[in-house]
Amino acid sequence: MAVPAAPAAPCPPANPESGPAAAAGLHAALSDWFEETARDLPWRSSGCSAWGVLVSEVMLQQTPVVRVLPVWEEWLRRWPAPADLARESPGEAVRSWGRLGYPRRALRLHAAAVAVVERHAGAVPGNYAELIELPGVGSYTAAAVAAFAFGRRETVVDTNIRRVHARLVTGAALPAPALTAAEMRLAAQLLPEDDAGSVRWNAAVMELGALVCTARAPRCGDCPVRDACAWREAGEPPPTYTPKGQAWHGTDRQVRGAVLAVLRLAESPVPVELLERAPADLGLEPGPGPGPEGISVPLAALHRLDPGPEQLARAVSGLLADGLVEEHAGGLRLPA
DNA sequence: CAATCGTGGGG
DNA sequence: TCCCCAAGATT
Repeated sequence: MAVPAAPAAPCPPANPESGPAAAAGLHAALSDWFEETARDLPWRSSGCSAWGVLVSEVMLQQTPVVRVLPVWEEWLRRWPAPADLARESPGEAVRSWGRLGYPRRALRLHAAAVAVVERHAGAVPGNYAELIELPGVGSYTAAAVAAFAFGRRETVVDTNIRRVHARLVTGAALPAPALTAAEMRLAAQLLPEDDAGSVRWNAAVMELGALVCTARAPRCGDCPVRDACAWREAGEPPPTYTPKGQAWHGTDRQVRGAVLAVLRLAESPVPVELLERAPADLGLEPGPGPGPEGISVPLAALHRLDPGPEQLARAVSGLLADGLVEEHAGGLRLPA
């Protein structure tokens, strides 16, 4: 299907399959599908706090649901409210972030908790304008929290929604590499008028993208709106571009990750010498040595990477600059 | 605006 | 095995 023309637009061809009526059909179809198919995720439960929703949204940035679940449970058990996390050191947030990846998110979530305490008396704000002022909260997360935690009518656009719209409405296999203004307009046009309906629609389209209209092998046979799908109607044309993959092996990122893995487990500052090729005579391998115990495994992993001194220095200085690591007592540790 | 920033599971 | 990519944000 296509979309109702914007009033001022230079007169796109009128499409009988488009318009509010068609949109209403999609709303109903996806709403039904969502009700019977949606996953039972803890941050969707009615009892979940806005804080719980915020934490989930940040953790879910570029990280799959299954990996987030256990960490989210642990965070909410330990820190049921923003003030609880705000009392902790930033390093504790980074440590308990575990291996979710992109650990700066942990730092920002901690900073967001502090900001919520300072600026909002400890209560997560409910409107987009205030949410987006929080560290680590961008346009997607602000809209998602306002919608899912506060029932507001927001134009939520994440990678799932972008892909569903690209196929269902635009007829393309994949959305453009970067979010465009046209996509935002489209998403706004498709949004149901009422608050409750809009929230359900946002969640349903997202869920459809996650479970059915997936990037790799879409399960079109299970799709509740396949008969309205422009991509299917067009014969499922292939993507017009190939996404460029991110390099990993041998990169600074890999070294940063390995260094941070060591520091997460360390109970005392780790001398930089230990991060460099550790001679066995430093006493780390077999027994307890002069250094902190319990970090031998991630340390071995780091050594296996064998970053050059310059790369290690680059990685460490990056971590220092980001505030993920600090110097203390002649070594490195997570920020206290 | 393009580059940067982790991690692990599935195709 | 290798490659793709998952509820993005920031500079």
